[in-house]
Amino acid sequence: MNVNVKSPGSEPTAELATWCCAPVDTEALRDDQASALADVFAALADPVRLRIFSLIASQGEVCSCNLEAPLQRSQPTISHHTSRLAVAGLIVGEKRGRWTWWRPVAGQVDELTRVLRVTPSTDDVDTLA
Amino acid sequence: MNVNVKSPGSEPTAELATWCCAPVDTEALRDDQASALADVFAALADPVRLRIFSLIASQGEVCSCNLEAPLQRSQPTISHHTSRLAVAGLIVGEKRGRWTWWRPVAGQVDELTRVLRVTPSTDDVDTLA
DNA sequence: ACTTCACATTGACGTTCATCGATATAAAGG
DNA sequence: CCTTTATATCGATGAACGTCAATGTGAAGT
Repeated sequence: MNVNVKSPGSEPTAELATWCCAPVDTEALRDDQASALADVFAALADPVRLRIFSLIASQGEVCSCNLEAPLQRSQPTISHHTSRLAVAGLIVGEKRGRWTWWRPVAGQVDELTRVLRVTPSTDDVDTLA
Repeated sequence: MNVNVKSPGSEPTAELATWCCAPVDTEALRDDQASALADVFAALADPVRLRIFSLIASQGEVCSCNLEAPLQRSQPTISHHTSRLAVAGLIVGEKRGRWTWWRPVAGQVDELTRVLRVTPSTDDVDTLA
């Protein structure tokens, strides 16, 4: 039994996919939906967190110890950022021995892209600059 | 000639789509790419802005004057938020008479969803909780 | 048990941000 | 012109955030 160890950092605040909202171009967001979505976008609204997420997503699984060097941030700062990504439900951590391994949560990102969909309007010519 | 009036608010800072980066699960982001992307996500990381964007996207075109009531924010606050969305390249404004009409920029959102792509890993069972 | 190592938590500091009142700008209508 | 209307800008304020040094915690190794 490899796992089911409690995630380090904090637990995700909500399962966005299970209740949240039509695509933005279909129906206007309610306030509570917008707040929940904004929390997830806020987790991606930092260059360091974006790079952490991208490192985790591109490698499938990354140890916290391998994040300090490429990002040039202190250990507490890295820990803070991984925690925020975990709370947003974008990554999950698993503690194995002394190390914490992080993996992306594909479903949460899918939900974001689904909600973000915007159908191009028919007259998008001459809109440039 | 309906238009080509200069956008109100400020101009978008960059054409993300023309230069930015592979999907996050393909290749790790460089620092400059992460910063540019984080700026766009930051524009969506606020409930009021998300609702504004969703109203604009769902109706195709919205006047600033029709945003204050549903969002229950002051006129300067609405102006501030539409400006931030415009700088992020998510909406464009067109001034017609005394009114400013806002429309979504589909390409910018497409770019976000493209970059955000995360291929589900093969072993995502038992990951829940 | 003691030490070491990986990571989380705390506390502090400077910066950015959301918000609004007041004011400026600019277009219509008289 | 003068007033009205829609929106942008300015200035201020309180809250949230990114960062790191210091410290806490808990698992290995000896």
